[in-house]
Amino acid sequence: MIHLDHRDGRPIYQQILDGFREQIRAGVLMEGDRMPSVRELATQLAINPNTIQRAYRELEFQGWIASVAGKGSFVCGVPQSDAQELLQAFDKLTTTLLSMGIPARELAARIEKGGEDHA
Amino acid sequence: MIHLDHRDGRPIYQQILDGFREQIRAGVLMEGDRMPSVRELATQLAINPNTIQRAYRELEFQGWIASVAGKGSFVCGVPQSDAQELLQAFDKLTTTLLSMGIPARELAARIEKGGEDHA
DNA sequence: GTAACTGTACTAACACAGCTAATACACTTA
DNA sequence: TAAGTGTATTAGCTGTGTTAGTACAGTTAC
Repeated sequence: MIHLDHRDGRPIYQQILDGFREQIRAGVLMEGDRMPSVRELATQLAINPNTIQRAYRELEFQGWIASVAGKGSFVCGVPQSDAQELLQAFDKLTTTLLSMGIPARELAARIEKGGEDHA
Repeated sequence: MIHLDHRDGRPIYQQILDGFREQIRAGVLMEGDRMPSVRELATQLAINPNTIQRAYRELEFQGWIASVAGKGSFVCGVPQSDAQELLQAFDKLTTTLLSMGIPARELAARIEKGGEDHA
């Protein structure tokens, strides 16, 4: 379920975009699942259908979903480029933290701590 | 030296903000160092002084620099809140990557790889 | 074939943020 | 006094985000 926060600085279509990306990454939405229709989600979130469509168009362009006129929009999965970008962000963040003097052991320890559910 | 990229989606004042934060984190700018004056940097970057001032005001509010009328702006260092926020971002990113099935060992290995200069 | 649902496209209009421009004032230093 | 600092204010332009309204084409079930 997508949740909008008007205090969030990000535009609405971006929040929708990020929300679905997170759900697909987490496996809440899986390959083949049907996305809510543009009009249905617009009504539910009390916003304009055009804003939903903009998010969907972007999701399709990036390879997260596939839209078929008359049928609906369907989840494709996590595009290859996404994992690559996240790992790149991880490296950059790691480099910054190390340059600030935070020991590599502490970062490694945090990975174990956060990954208890996935160990 | 701050570098602006007009293809970057971030507004100019944000790029300046981030640029100085990175320089202070990396130790390029150290506590007590003098920041370039509002007008000087504006001329150098060919933008309006107000835009620089906006970035400086924010930097001062967040505790990165201290400004004194008539004298200039001076580096304070990395605020405590910053390291905390970066570690929080690290945890969130780590959780996402683990949820996508990337093994903790691979992330740990990347830390070592990126931290060779700081080991 | 018709109705009801899908996605898609387009135009117009409004609000707000980012940025510029111009000006002014107060403080510090030589 | 002059030249350099930071700071404040107002006005205006521009682009982006969003809404509103309308329209068209494809799919599905009756």
